[in-house]
Amino acid sequence: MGNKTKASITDMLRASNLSITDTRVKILELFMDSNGALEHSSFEKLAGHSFDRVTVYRTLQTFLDKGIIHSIPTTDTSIRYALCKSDCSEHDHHDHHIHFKCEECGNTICLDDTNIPEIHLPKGYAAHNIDVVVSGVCKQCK
Amino acid sequence: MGNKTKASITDMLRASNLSITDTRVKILELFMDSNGALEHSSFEKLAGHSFDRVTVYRTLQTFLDKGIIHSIPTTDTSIRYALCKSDCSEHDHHDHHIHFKCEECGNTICLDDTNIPEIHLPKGYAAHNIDVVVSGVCKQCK
DNA sequence: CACATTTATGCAACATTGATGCATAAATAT
DNA sequence: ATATTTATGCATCAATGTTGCATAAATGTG
Repeated sequence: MGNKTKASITDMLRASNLSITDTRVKILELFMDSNGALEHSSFEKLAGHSFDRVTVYRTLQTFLDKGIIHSIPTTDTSIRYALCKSDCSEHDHHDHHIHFKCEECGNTICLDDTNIPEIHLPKGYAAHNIDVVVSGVCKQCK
Repeated sequence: MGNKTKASITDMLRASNLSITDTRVKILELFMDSNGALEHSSFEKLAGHSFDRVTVYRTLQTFLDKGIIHSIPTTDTSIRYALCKSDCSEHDHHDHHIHFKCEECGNTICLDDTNIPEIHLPKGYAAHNIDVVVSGVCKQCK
């Protein structure tokens, strides 16, 4: 998981001015243990019923606000979330990578080293953010 | 909207082997009258309560299956739908355009003439579909 | 055109997902 | 160790999506 280890979880939280609570630590651990994006329902499955549904919603929202995680668009109901790279902060995201959703295993991962290509918009349109989601078959399922 | 006029709605349905019903005609009209993507709740607002919520769900699913509409991923809960171009069919989609979501007016539109650029995936990944959603400010809101 | 058959619709009921207010519990600051 | 701030859990509610089944509408056939 790059330079983010469990040992540094408390540092991450402190860096974002968030108090260290069991829920937050556990949710960050789940992110780090999974090698893909998680949707809301994953947390209840993975962590059992160790914390309340509402707490999960609020924790994810807090992490989003602080730039610790980012959301990934889907065509189904659920929103997926993944950890941001270490150089993201509250008002400064650099998640210029694409997302890959495997049609076999259902997993969604961040392809951190695949850059988003330049997109030539028609005259009059200003782009602030570009989301790219590629679906297909991943390395493992091939 | 292109070459799809209201007069051809029944032709579209017949071409997809769908029976002509009030609901289907009305929903297709709503798609043609709007110059953007519609989400589920739009239909109840636009059409009043002329048909049941369940019917809308099932109709949209049918249109998706038949390749009449396509879905557009979002990071909020709602899924948006837009008409496919005329050269799409049940097993053969050609929607290689990008989507633009305006942060001002909230509207999502298909930029039919903006091609999706080549994306260079890491070794071992096979792409079947690429979704690009650009958010920013549209021509009208600028 | 009338009738049989197929298909779509509407209703009821339910499941899932997400949001809010408030009292309590836990974490931080002093 | 205690006061203050913040997060959590519970109850409740709202919105969204699903399923089964009876009825209604559309199509196919004589």
